[in-house]
Order: sequence, then C-alpha cells, then structure tokens
Amino acid sequence: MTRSAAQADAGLPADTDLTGYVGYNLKRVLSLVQADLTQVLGTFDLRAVSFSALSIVVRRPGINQTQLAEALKIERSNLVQLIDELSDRALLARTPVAGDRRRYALMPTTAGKTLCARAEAAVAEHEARVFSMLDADERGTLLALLRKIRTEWPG
Amino acid sequence: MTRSAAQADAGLPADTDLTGYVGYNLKRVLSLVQADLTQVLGTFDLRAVSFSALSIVVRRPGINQTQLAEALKIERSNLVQLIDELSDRALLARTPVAGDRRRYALMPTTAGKTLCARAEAAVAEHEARVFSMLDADERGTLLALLRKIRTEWPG
DNA sequence: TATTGTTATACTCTATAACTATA
DNA sequence: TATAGTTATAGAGTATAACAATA
Repeated sequence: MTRSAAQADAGLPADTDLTGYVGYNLKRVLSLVQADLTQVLGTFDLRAVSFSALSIVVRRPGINQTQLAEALKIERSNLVQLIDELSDRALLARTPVAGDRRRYALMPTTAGKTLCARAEAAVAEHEARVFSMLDADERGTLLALLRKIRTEWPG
Repeated sequence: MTRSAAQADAGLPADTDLTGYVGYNLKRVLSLVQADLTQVLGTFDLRAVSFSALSIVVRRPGINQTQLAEALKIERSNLVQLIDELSDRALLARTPVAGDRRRYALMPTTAGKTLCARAEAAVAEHEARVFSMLDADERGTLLALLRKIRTEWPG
C-alpha cells in the first residue's frame, strides 16, 4: 500500500484549494521562473538582482546608490556589496559627483553595457521560453494586469 | 540641487525598463502581496507556509509529511519544525499509521479546523483588498493565466 | 540636523547531507 | 535497499542599527 487509506483521494493535487488564491499561484509561478532565470544569468556570473541593478545603471547613468536602492526596493546597505562586485568586475564605476562628496554617480563601463545587452537578450529568450504556453495576447494581458496591481496598489 | 545633472530624466521610475519583464513584475507584486499577507496571518500567529500546510491538512486529513512537502514544494527537512509548531499548538496531530510505523498521518484537530476556517476567511478578505484594483473578470483572468503557467510549465 | 554610503549583525528562508527506524 | 521522518548546518536573502563623512 503506497498511500494512506484514511482519506478520500480524488486524484487531485494536495494543494488544490490553495490554487484558488492569486497570491499562492504568484508565489509558485515566481519560484519556477526564478529558478530558470538564475540558470540563465549564471552564465554571465550575474544574479537576478545584479542584472537588475546593472540594467538600471545602464539606462540611467549617474544614478546614485540611494536612488538605485529605491528603484529596486532593496536596502541601501544590501546594495553596497552588490555594487562592489559589479565595480570589481569593471562593469560600472563609482564616480565622484561635483558639488556633493557624499554621493557617487554610478556609471556603466563599455564592458558593463556590452554584458548588459547580452544578458538582456538572454533574459528576453528566457521569458519567451518560460511563458511559451501563453500566446502574445495572453502574455500582454498578464503583463498589463501585473503592472496595474503595482501602479494601483492600495496603501 | 536634489539630483545629478549628469543624466536625462523624463520623470519615469528608474526601473521602467525592467517592468517590461513579466518575471520582474511577478517578483515586485508578490513582494507587496506577501507583506500584506504576513500582517494578516500574523493576527493568527501563522506564517504563510504554516497557513498553507494547515489548510492542506484540513482538506486532506491523513496526508503524511512527505506528501505535504511535495504539495508545498518545500523540503521534508524544513517541514519538521513547522509541523512541530502546529502540533505544539494542538492545531494538528501526528497520528500513527497502522501497518507502517515510519509514517505519521497528519490529522487536524477541531481547534485547527476552526483556526483554519477563520484564517481562510481573512485571507479571502486580504485577496479581495489587495487585488481590488482588478474587477472580477480581470482577477479571474489573472488566476487562470497563472494556473496555466504552472500546469503547462515547460520542462 | 539630515543625507549618503558603509559596516556589522541578526533573522528568515532554503538546500544538502547524514542519521534512525522502519519497510 | 528504499522510504519517512529527523537533525544539523551552511548559504542566500533580507532587515535593522549604528557609524563616518559630508551637506
């Protein structure tokens, strides 16, 4: 006997009821997506958060660490080592800001821009692959709904 | 001067480009939802994972820890203390299984069923609130899309 | 006084290996 | 040999407080 006879079993997954919650499905889907993304970005020696940070610095050269932390919704303190790593790899640089010696302007290097472009292409492929069960309309709808939740978040 | 003059600034959030990714939006939305859910379940002294586990045990009495771990996609080892807590609070019990002394049948107590029902009502209210910017159709579509991703996940 | 970057630290979550008892 | 539950532990991620330099 491979399973308890003490319960009815309609052959449904045990988490059937939880799948009625949007939040639970968000969590399970994100877990799948993140695992794949980690693999993809690993080939560039990037973590998801490093990729996000680099991508923003490339698009917004001159941004400082406080602004970057706010954009990524992470703590400034947790950004320090992350920027250290990207800086050590010469993907970006902390450059002085004229008139305010507290701040650094984060500037992407040529290597940083190049790696970012390659990583972005890989992430785009990753998204096309992991969401390939959705057609273009469905994927657009999903994106729109998620953005609506973020922009109209209550509180 | 409140921001660097070294960059163009169209007034857009710094993560504008990242919001083109479904995965990034999934992560940011889940973060918002989880923070709210943590507050809600905190009033029952439950974590999200404890609630999920209790909810499954209530619906599938007799399930064992290995099956529960598979359903929640967490490691068996990480389930032990979680079940310890729920058991210490007398919300469920590890009961012997006739014919296999390795296994426990997890059985909800009356208190566990009652707490679960109250928590489920609170979670339903939480979902209605945090997704209140979506109408019923939109919320149904979001749920359907997320479930489709899970059920048709490639690999 | 407030802000920026930084350090140190603690806490949670997750993953892995190894053990026991049972099958 | 394999399975169910358990223990211990290590790593990643995240949150908080306090500090130095500067505004």
